[in-house]
Amino acid sequence: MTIRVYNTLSGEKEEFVPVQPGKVGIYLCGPTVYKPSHIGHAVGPVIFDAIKRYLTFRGYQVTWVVNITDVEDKLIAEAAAQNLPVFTLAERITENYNDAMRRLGVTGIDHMPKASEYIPDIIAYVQRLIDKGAAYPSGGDVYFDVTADRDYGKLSNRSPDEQFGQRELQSGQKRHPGDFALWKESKPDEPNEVKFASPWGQGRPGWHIECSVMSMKLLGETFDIHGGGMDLIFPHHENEIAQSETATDRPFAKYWLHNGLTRFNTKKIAKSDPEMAKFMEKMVLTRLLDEYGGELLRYLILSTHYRSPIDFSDAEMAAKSKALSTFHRLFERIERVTGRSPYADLLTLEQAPVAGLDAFVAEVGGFRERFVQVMDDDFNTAAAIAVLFELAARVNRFIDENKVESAPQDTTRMATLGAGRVLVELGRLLGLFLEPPVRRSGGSEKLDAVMRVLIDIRQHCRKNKDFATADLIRDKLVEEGITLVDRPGGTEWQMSQ
RNA sequence: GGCGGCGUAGCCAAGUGGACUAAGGCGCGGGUUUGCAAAACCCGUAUUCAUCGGUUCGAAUCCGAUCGCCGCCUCCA
Repeated sequence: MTIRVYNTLSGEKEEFVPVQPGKVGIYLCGPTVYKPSHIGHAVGPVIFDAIKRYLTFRGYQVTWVVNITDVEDKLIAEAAAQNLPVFTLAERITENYNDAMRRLGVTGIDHMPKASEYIPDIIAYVQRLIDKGAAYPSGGDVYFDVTADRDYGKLSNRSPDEQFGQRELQSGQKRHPGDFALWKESKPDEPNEVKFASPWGQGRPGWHIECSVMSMKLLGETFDIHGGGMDLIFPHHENEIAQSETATDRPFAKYWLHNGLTRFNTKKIAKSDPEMAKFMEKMVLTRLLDEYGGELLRYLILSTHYRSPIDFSDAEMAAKSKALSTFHRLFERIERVTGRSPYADLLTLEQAPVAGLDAFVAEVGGFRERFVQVMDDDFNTAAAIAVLFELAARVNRFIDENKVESAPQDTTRMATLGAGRVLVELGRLLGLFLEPPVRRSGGSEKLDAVMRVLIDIRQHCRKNKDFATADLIRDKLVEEGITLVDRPGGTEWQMSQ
């Protein structure tokens, strides 16, 4: 079985063959840290975190890099507006981003290089392009000459002459309208901290160059997967390819994976869009994490194929929340009937003492195979999640059919736990089910005690067939946001959502 | 204008030439269970994949045209 991925470069699904057998290098374009991250910034990291988890499961040794662009026009402008040193603002926003990543369960990032820490490498790289005749200093800037790259435009299907031929030369500094800055001369009003000495005078890197330099440094001149949002295909990724392949005379990234953009009211979420600006506050990632939690946002992102856009709305989140809780309820149920948590227990279904249940064990194995099959096909997390739902329903049915709740036998109990464990393990390949959801119980001992009293009284009523009073207690508690659930073993309560 | 993507049930969303008489979720209807609920389970919910035409033994899947939506071509995950 081989893994297939859709490659933007070829426009087709291709068999995934890493540059070095057994190893995979992934570079994902991270944020420019000038404003708090919004929901769209979560998409790439979540998807690639799942991809890394999955590739690791498939036996690859994966190195994943996400860059932080911390020297850039907008950041400088924003720092000035806030009257802050550039790197103070950059650090704050980076911390905001990292905090969001943690809460989303994005734990697989191996390196987060910052542009500001690679200035000498960037300068050397620019010099290398000048030496090759593919770049030229002009004023205090240095530009890449797009005509030096024969196949410029191969990623986004545009040729310099067709695309830029008509356009006015905006800057008299450029020879060709499509040329782009590798190095930008410092402007007088910019703070000293972003003025770097170079052979071309004081300046700072252009936008695309840092990704070429840092990816090469950390992953090699040719690496496996380069990712980012679809809006980066042109010009950013196109220019990365141009400068990298011109510098090294070798292929840059082998596979280009681009995720769909997150939308709100069918429009792309973008910080610079004035129309979207009024919703921006709502789209701030940390705020959404407070409201919905990391697992649910992650679930939202993975419940769609990564190349499709996601329309964000509260109504959709409510539906997703209901769906996701199916799993949580099953895990609780498993813990209730087996006394062991599928989150923590390491018992595998194969190891479980489940004599006589071979058919069930085989069926669960079938779900696992289907999961792998759909993930192998361009990381189809949406289809993989569908398999998880089917498995969950199967486990619930197993519990029902075998009366595991009321008349448990050792074998059926162990099979329930083992199957639940399979579900947890598959979910974790997507980064779901990492830990139990926070139980919404009151937490205070006093409340626990009062609830026990109420439940006892209600139990008494029920025994005496005084259902009117029993229901009254239950209804009144609902008004207070507390739900009672009667089970064979007794009544449980929890704070409702 | 150029490049790219999309249009599948009330909604979200897989599937991109034959096992599709189209996954999965939300919602809705019916049933089992329950004192009643909740949860769980079972059944039903698109003869049809924007529209029209073509290729093929066979198309949601390929080709062409039309309509609609979105993204990129300036910064953007």
